[in-house]
Amino acid sequence: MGTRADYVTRPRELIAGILGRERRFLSAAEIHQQLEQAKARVSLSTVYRTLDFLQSKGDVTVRSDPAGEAAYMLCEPEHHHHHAICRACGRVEDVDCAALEPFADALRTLHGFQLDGHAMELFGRCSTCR
Amino acid sequence: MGTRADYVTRPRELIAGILGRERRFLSAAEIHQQLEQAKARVSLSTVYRTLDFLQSKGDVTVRSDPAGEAAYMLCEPEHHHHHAICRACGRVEDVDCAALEPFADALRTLHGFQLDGHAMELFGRCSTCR
DNA sequence: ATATTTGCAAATAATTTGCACGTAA
DNA sequence: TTACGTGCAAATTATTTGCAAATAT
Repeated sequence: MGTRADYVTRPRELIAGILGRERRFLSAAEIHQQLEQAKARVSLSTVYRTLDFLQSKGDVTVRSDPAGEAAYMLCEPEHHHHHAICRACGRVEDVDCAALEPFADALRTLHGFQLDGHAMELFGRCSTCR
Repeated sequence: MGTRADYVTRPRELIAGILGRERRFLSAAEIHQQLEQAKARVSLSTVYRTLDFLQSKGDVTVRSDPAGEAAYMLCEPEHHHHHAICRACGRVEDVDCAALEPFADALRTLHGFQLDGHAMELFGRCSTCR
């Protein structure tokens, strides 16, 4: 009934391509630079708009890096999981979090806190950078 | 040897006071508004500078809220811990994370990922808002 | 007395928006 | 054809900075 959008355009393909190839968190500016290096003329605003678009589709996660910049990464949220981020290469791996149940129980018992959601980021070295 | 600063000033007392009373994440703007309501004339830049100062002393944690704004909270990092944030009142409670060891083992076994750090935020309802 | 902090106004840096033109459907 | 996407330049928003005046020590 409402509006159905979702055109497949050059900028969208290019940006999704970069994110898919890198598999790590990239800022809008970094993506824009990669586009320039590839001789693709895509404006920075389009990069932002495309990232918003991908995010609203659920294809992209955002987080703000230490410097306060937003960083984006491809990631389909089939089921709840977390990111293991390699300190050496930046690669991100998805990890599930079933092992956290006991933790939730302890929280309720010790603090009276009823857990209903969590966010976790894991840092370390991936198998290739070890 | 180097510079020894740390003057106790009105703005610093007021800002630490607000953070201590609220015990939840506040943006620089919110703190500034509270100061105005209390008829205290403290500039927004001083709020920012004071928050940086408290942060460098380790008395304050920062995180960026969903809208991308920075939010600050009192929190002495005696030992590693995490924040349980109440969805109803916003109060933050510190929680330790010893229960995560088994998780780290699983990570290494299943993914070959050598965990050396993590960040976690817990959401739910605190004992008073339950 | 003097080093540090503050206020103000101006400067930045990231992100967003309006609008005319281009393009996928 | 026409609804949707894009580029550009201008606007916003959060945060930072320079400098002279105020303040804690």
